[in-house]
Amino acid sequence: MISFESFKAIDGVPIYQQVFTYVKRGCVAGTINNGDMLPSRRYLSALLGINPMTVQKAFRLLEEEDLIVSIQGSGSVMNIDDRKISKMRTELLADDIRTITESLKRMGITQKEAIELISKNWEENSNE
Amino acid sequence: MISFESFKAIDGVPIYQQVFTYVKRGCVAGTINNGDMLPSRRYLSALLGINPMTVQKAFRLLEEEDLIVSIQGSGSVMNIDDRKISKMRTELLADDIRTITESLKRMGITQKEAIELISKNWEENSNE
DNA sequence: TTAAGTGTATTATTCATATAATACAATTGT
DNA sequence: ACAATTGTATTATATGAATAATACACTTAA
Repeated sequence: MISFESFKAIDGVPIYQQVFTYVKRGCVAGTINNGDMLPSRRYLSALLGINPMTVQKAFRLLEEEDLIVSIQGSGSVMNIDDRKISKMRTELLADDIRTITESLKRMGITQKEAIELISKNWEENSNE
Repeated sequence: MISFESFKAIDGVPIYQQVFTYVKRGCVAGTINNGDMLPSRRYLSALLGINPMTVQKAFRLLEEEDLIVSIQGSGSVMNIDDRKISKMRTELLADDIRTITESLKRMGITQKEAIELISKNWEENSNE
């Protein structure tokens, strides 16, 4: 059963999108694998303290990208392979990297300083 | 007059917030200085293709943080000093760095790979 | 003085997000 | 068979973001 223990919602971004990308990041990280069961809509909504239909919306997006398969009365399972994972990894990374570099550049941060800041932060938060 | 030439809106984030941080990033970068005039609400809204009241909301936030001063009938000017800039820099950087490291870590990216990706992207987009 | 441009304010409307309350269909486990 | 669980669907409501249309007060420049 896929765990949502480390899910932390940030406001300003739709929750259904955050659930959506949470699952995709898990696939890329390898903590979510093909065939893994997803929690039920109702269970997950209670766990996250959100509405069942908000979870449903996130799952529907996963369904539309053919990343999960849902069976009425039974549940939903991951439906991924190496090709899909590779695609997700590329897309997610490109998004993240582009966002951060644009942001730091606009503030006049140098490449050297950016790398120093990230390295420092990486080590500081390594034991969480 | 402060330029909004390089302003690029991304969806999913409120535009007034993006205008708000655009100005703050400019202050940190040094492309926006104390005493600089801001474009009028109406002019900027036309330039960005958004509603005047959306710009007004962004400017009101800047006003509330005492970063600009607005005079009815005249316009708005930047009202910053070294202390405020330093504070903005610290806050904006902390936000960006924390966001990116959390995201990359969750995907199982190593520190080494993260730095490589950022370095590569930094150079690729250096002439835009 | 006067017209244009500026900041400010109010009200109404549209849209997406999210909640809420149900209901129904299919599967599972006893 | 039956109760519980699951996915799915519908309708209504609330909220914030953004638009839209005005209106008013003040400053600036001709």
